[in-house]
Amino acid sequence: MTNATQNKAKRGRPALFDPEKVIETVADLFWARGFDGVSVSDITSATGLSKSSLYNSFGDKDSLFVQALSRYHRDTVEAGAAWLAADDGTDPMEKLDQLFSGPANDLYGQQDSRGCFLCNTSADGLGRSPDVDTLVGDGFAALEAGLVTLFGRYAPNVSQDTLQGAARLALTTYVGLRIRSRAKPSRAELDSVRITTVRAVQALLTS
Amino acid sequence: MTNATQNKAKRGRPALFDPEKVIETVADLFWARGFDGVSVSDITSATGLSKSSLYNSFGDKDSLFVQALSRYHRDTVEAGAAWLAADDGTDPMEKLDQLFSGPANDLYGQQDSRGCFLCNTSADGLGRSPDVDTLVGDGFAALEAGLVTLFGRYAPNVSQDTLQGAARLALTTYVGLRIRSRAKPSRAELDSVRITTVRAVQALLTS
DNA sequence: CCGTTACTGGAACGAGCGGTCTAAATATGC
DNA sequence: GCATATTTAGACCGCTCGTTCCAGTAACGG
Repeated sequence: MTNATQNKAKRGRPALFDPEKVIETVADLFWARGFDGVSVSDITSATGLSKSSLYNSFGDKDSLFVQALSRYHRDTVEAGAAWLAADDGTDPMEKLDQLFSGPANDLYGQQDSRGCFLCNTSADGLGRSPDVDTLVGDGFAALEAGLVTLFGRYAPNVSQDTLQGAARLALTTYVGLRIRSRAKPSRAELDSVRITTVRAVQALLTS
Repeated sequence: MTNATQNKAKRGRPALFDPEKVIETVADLFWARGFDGVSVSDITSATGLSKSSLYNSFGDKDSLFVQALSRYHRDTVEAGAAWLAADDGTDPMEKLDQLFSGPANDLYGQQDSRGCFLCNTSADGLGRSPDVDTLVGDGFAALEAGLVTLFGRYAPNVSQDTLQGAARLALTTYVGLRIRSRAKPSRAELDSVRITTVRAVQALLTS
């Protein structure tokens, strides 16, 4: 925060750690277990830093969480929104299908039970810091915009209101699917929601 | 748990409290703030019981949570599922619309920020006790069944698979809406999702 | 009225929490 | 090589947590 990012010649002892790596590790922890599920001791264990170094360079636990979520926002959410909006030749509904394959892939593929950091934070991380609330709001706004662009390509002659409605439905359903996934539902159930959502969006955009 | 529920003549000093009232109060706390957001001291303050009485009659915090969620399951979830399934003359899509009005009403009407206890627990209460996981699973199953019945009345000639798919979509979207509501979205956004969901379900059932 | 039984209040416990602080270690600029 | 600036390790703080325990008290059956 203070001088960890600036590359000017420092007079004192240089830090032994890579701030980027630290935040990455911290983000993984918060992502997987949430704010309350991670103690400062967990963080020092995972990063190898001592408490004093941690507090010196990154501030308190709240600040650490904000930095972790910021990283996720930059590297994952905005990238995801850009991927949705990008006109790369993929069929829009195919792309939507891929988005909704995420939860099932995480659960039955790579065994990644972290879910979506943004959804997780929306579920149990709001109201603690204004920065977090803002990041969550911005994240969903970015994804909604990405979906609107995606849907606009699928249905160019449809009103902006309809596009936005479909985008909000898809996004809300996606959040629901991520949360429901915590109960480890059957693959059939996840697939069912994925397929039905795509069908529903198609129907909404071709009315 | 032990003797709090049986009405047989007890030999010793009778309890000064009403177990039903206690669980109701406890459920309100957990409902509003989640398992980790409520301390045992919060519970003793809200109920007036001392710690010893609490542990004596209701067991530990986990057990207390299970009892609270059981109460909710019995009094709210199953009642809601029955309401969905009941053929009381209301138009099925109107009923679906009413279901999806809940979040907006809570947020902009009665200022009830507790949300849905079942959704909340699904978001941040799973994996702690098998009983809780079971209750959550049963709750969603009951709601899904209620929606299937509701949709079956709207579209009698549609396959069971289609009904179930629509029910799962609606349920998943409902969960998502409840979670998204924690970020206090605009009424317009909530209304948008509500209207679009009803439209999407209608489209799915009349294909 | 007495013995039994159960409930009650509150002190106490150990563990873990987030956060602070001091003293030692270490690399720099001059 | 010396003064300076910064990081480091880990002891330490006060607090809150869930839980246990015990002495005191109150109401029943006989």
